[in-house]
Amino acid sequence: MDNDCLTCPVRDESLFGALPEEAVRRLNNPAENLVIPAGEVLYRENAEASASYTLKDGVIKLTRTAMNGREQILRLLTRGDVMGLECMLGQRYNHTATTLTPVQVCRLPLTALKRLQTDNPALNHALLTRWAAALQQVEMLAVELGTKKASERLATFLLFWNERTGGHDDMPLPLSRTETGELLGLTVETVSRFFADWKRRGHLSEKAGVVYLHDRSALRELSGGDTSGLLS
Amino acid sequence: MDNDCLTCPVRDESLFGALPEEAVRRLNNPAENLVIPAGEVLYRENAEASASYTLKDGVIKLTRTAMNGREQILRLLTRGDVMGLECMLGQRYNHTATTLTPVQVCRLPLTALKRLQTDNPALNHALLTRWAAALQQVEMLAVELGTKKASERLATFLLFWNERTGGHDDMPLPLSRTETGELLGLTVETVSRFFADWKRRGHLSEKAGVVYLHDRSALRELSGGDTSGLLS
DNA sequence: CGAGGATTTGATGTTTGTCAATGATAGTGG
DNA sequence: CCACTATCATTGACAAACATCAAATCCTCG
Repeated sequence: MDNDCLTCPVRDESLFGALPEEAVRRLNNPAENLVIPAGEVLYRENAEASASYTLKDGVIKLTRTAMNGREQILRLLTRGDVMGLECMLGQRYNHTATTLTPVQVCRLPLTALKRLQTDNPALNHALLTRWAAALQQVEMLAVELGTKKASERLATFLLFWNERTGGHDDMPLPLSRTETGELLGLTVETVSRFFADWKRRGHLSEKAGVVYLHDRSALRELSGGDTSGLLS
Repeated sequence: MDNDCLTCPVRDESLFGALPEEAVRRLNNPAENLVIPAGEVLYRENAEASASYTLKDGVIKLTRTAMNGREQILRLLTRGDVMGLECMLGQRYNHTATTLTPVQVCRLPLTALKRLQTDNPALNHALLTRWAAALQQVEMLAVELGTKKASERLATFLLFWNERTGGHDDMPLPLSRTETGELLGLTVETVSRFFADWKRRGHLSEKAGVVYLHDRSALRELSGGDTSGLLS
């Protein structure tokens, strides 16, 4: 298994991007490379947190289960994202991490992470940045959930995900209708109805898990008027 | 103005709680003590972030405005909480901070904070902890917003706020109906209706901004189950 | 090809938002 | 101290949005 941190394709985007080459060399490749099929649980909410993970390829959802049994997707992770950092605080995992596609991840044990941190204070800033980014994302989700209606949330999400995946007209959407609902606080049926409606209107089409955006401006309208670029 | 960090009543709960006395002494009291009436804006979303603040007394709301103009309260801060830490990352303020009661806050300029951080690596862990706690809180909010209905959210919030303010039968609730709605993703009317209903049923009563919980178990039922872990 | 799961669609009910009016409360100035 | 005013809270009638329940259809994969 190739787990050479120096040649890692996501090194720049990863936590180690902040470290000098020499420091990375001294890591002695503590990370373990994992390849995992879609639909697997990487770790589970409330389980003992003994490692963090860096996503090298694929998509992962972080979810939490409410007391009424309903699930909420809190974040979607893509290449370069880090998860499970809460292990550093001696916490249990705060979410369940589930693969939505086949995935390649690096498992970095807590012990290695701690050693790295003490040896290399520069890492602290990178960690803060990660935490801040996660907070930022969840805050955006909360604003969506608290202030917008179904169609606006869905349209916003499609545009968001489109940007996130490179901004091409066609984008892979590895979420089922149910999961999209679990992210946006909606039922399967509601999600399905808007998809169907927008397909009929020609705003988008879909084939084998790939969504084609034909009319971004229509979606931008539906998303609740982010006219910022045009007006101000 | 008394701004002696050593004798600060919230020192243990503050960022400096982690620092040894000697280090606090060397701080040379860089913080500025402020007393502010209710309804004032401490800092505004997107403004240049030049300082963080520690709340010594009172209640503050952190809000963000959606593109459609609606406001979302993202966090409620009480004694010991820190806000504006995003200044450390060179970001603009991520929220608008508004006082809900008269408050006492300590303003810690970014320059002092940075110096403190380099001089005292122990602070880094405290910072991470703060960020993690904020993330935890917003995630709980997102789960509430995404998975529960109006009455459940409101009941959960009342129990949460009760614990947060000491768990006594009577608690000050410095939020208007509108603001409660802005926190829970509801309209004024919906909030008001449930309050009225629960008063009629004898679950609670209210007088001059103080809520008396008469039947916690009824609220716990209404909240849709568990309330543990709401405090972080 | 067939089975099982996911998606779509329709019919219906509940929840919540919207609009409008009224009642309560607190601060202000005479 | 008392009206006066502005703001907040309550209530009702109604409409819109969304959930729920129940089929039917589509897809995927063995």
